[in-house]
Amino acid sequence: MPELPEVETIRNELLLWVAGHRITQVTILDAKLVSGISVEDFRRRLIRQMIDDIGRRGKYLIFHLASGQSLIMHLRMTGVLLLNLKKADRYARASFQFSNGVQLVFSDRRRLGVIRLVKDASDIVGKLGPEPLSKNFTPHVLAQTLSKHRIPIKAALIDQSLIAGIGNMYADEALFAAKIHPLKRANNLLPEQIETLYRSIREVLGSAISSKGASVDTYVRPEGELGTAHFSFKVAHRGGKTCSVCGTAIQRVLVRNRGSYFCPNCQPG
DNA sequence: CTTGGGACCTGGCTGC
DNA sequence: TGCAGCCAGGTCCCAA
Repeated sequence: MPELPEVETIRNELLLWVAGHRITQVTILDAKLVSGISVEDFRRRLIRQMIDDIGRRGKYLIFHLASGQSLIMHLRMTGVLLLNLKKADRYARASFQFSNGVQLVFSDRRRLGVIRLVKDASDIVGKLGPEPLSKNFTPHVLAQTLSKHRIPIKAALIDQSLIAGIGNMYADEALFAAKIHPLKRANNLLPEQIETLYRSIREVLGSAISSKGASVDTYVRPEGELGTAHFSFKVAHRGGKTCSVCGTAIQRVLVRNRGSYFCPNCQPG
């Protein structure tokens, strides 16, 4: 599933292909992809627009257009952005052609992804919490945030309004690295646990970006290559396996209806 | 207000 | 082997 490291990787790699080029063709194969606007309006507003830059906020990918508008994509569970496909993609929902000949396909097996074209990106991303890798995100900010919520710490980590970009798998990885049980109440963490969790979040996300994301499920990079972050996972997607630190069987528990994997020995509850 | 649970969506897996 | 039904988890929406 694309979380912050995967979206950041996509951003970095797409930039080289589309920044500074114009959109010349837009094909929407699934009208549901562009919610709140007709396919015709969407196409008309987008064609001939120049891509100035690509940004990322949380799990949102933001194409900054020279007109000042923003084309915002969210890949949700199974969305992928693919460059210059040689053959038709069974799950293609939209296709963009650029003035330099590049073609970009939005492919999405489960059709949960969305694209929005807005004048002000903050309409969409304004309610997100801080970027966990930014300077704004400090141990103090994390402590302040967690102190206000009695929800399970796992639920707090994946709440995008509290911290942006962390999803199910990196939340599990950060909690394992910090040796914190996923069901521990957010406001009950000790100061040293918050400090450790802060470092764990930054380390887990940073190293996953270095590995170009985790190719579990459908995630591939725009040119079709895989990421390798999942090879270092300690608990995420490791149900039925044993903890690499202590040998205890990895356990699964439901937190907010999300499967959460943890080591009951390293992360005592 | 906070918190928790279901809907959306579909391919892949499980178990009968 | 066939197939019904469950599961995955991103965000939004609604109810307690």
